[in-house]
Amino acid sequence: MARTDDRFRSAYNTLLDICGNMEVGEQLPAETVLANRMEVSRTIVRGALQKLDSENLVEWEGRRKTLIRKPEPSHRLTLADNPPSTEELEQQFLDWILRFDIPAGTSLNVAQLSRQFGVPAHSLQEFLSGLSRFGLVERRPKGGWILSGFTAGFAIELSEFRLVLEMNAVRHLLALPDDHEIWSKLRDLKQEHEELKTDLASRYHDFSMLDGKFHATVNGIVKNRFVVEAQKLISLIFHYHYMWDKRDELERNAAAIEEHLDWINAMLDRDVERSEAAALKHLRRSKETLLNSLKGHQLV
Amino acid sequence: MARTDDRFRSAYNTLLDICGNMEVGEQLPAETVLANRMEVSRTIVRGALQKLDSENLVEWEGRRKTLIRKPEPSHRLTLADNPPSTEELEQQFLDWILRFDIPAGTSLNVAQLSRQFGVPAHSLQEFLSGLSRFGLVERRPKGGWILSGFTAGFAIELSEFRLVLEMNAVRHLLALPDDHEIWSKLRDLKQEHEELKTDLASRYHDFSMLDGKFHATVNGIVKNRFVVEAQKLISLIFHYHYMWDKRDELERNAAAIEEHLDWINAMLDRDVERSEAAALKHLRRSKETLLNSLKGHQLV
DNA sequence: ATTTTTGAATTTAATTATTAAATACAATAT
DNA sequence: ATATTGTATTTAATAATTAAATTCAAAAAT
Repeated sequence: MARTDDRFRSAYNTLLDICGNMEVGEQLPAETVLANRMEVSRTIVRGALQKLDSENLVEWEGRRKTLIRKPEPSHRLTLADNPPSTEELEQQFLDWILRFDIPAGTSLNVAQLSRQFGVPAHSLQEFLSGLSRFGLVERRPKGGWILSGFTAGFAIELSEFRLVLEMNAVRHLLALPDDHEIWSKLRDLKQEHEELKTDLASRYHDFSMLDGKFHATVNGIVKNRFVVEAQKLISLIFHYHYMWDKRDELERNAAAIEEHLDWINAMLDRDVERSEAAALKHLRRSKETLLNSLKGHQLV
Repeated sequence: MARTDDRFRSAYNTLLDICGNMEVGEQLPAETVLANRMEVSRTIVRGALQKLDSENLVEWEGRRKTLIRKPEPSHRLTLADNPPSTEELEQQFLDWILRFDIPAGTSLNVAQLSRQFGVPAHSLQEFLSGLSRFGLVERRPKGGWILSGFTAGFAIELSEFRLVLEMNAVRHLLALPDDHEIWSKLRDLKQEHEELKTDLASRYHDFSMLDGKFHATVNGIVKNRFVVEAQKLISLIFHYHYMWDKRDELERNAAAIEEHLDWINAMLDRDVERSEAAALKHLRRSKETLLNSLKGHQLV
């Protein structure tokens, strides 16, 4: 089979449901009506009707589609569970790179990875092609792909890019009016940081999540598809890095919480200079942490 | 044929060249040596040797590969001209969108476009997948692609992203030491702008090129793969826009030259505040121009 | 007569199958 | 002992195939 008939199978099942809600002897609506309701092409509707006819559930002739008997559970077709989405693939891929310390320069085997991740090879192909825009992977002249990213250079440039975008977000944020929802959000975040700080010893693992939430809130101010897209990659990599680098986690997180609090307080005070300085300090240290982690993992 | 044998054909031709530089009766080097020299696998080398043998140019038996006679031009294999690169595809695609005023929401036909652009369908697929990262195209749930970009929203967000990146470049530029090559480059650019200004009436078409050069010079200061990648898209779109929007071209370019000159002079004076103001002014007007052009083309 | 619906054909796109090319490994010659 | 070749296996690019969408004309219903 060249292409899966998942679409047909799920449409057939919904059609069974529609029949289930009708009385025997009733007429099914027109093909176009069914197609619209099921969000599927008429080709599929006709295919499903044909099957209903041959299963003696419906008598189909021209525009007469009479329900002969009610469908039973046994009539349903089984569906193959759909392959993971691009986001899931992205996560799996980064997870794999970090979990096994895949070094830069490793050549990627599309066939093997597609088996490993449970996706069709061409999906992975497209995914890699997308990543190549960010320089994380590269196409080799002879064909195939190599993992070129996750070097120190990559981390430095990613961090600097992050710095540019986030400083811009800070400037935008401080220009917002007093009645904007951001201020209450920031106050909530301040509270959460302080709570985590008091029992950090037992809950220090929770910082990764809070860190993500804080940066997302600040960056969320900038409504720009390019910025949003870039931040997706940035947060993905920084988040995964947090997940995998367990050295000095308590100390690192304690320091980061202080930096966040300084930054939040400065913003709540509407102090531009102090906010920028605090942001700069945190982002620069964050970069150093990422770099050190890469060194520790021999990914340099 | 599943896969083209372009690689084999070009390798065979290079092998003919190698034979041409040898004397009749001489021995060809080992397969591995040839493979390395031709940057190709041994499989191809062996295939080519087999063909040379069956053409009675070389007598091949085991590790004896004796040149029997010199190859002639007629022995060469014809090469299919290789498909356009990703960059060329990118240009063609944008060209097509702007030339025919393709409106946002148009569904893109991969099969037809791949014929039109002379690339394999899966190359185009990958290309679109890459563009989808920038939100210029989107994948439809039913399959296929739609052109979602080139709306006013896209132009606004692209311009604002450009502003963030370019202002950052300006700040970096002004921090460079006096002996950096950027200063002489800027002086050259100033000269070029002034020359173009004096006979603008006859040469105003040349501004598009100079504009590209100027922005590339400023942005070139930031050595960051993410910034570089983003700027590729930005300059592509702004450049194409210049090419296609011919309304008030002379006036627009005259104004832009003045803005550039103010900006260049401020930078040459190492005046941070004046440089940022000049940059901001130019970039904001540039955004308005792009927006107006889109309105004129009914792409909103 | 006009609109709606269907039948059939065409076009498009997702996936498999096939082939070219690369790689790995054992066998042989130097 | 080393270099080179012969053969088998693996991988990736492309063609072929099939599911599904779309189009258009004919038929039925209003």
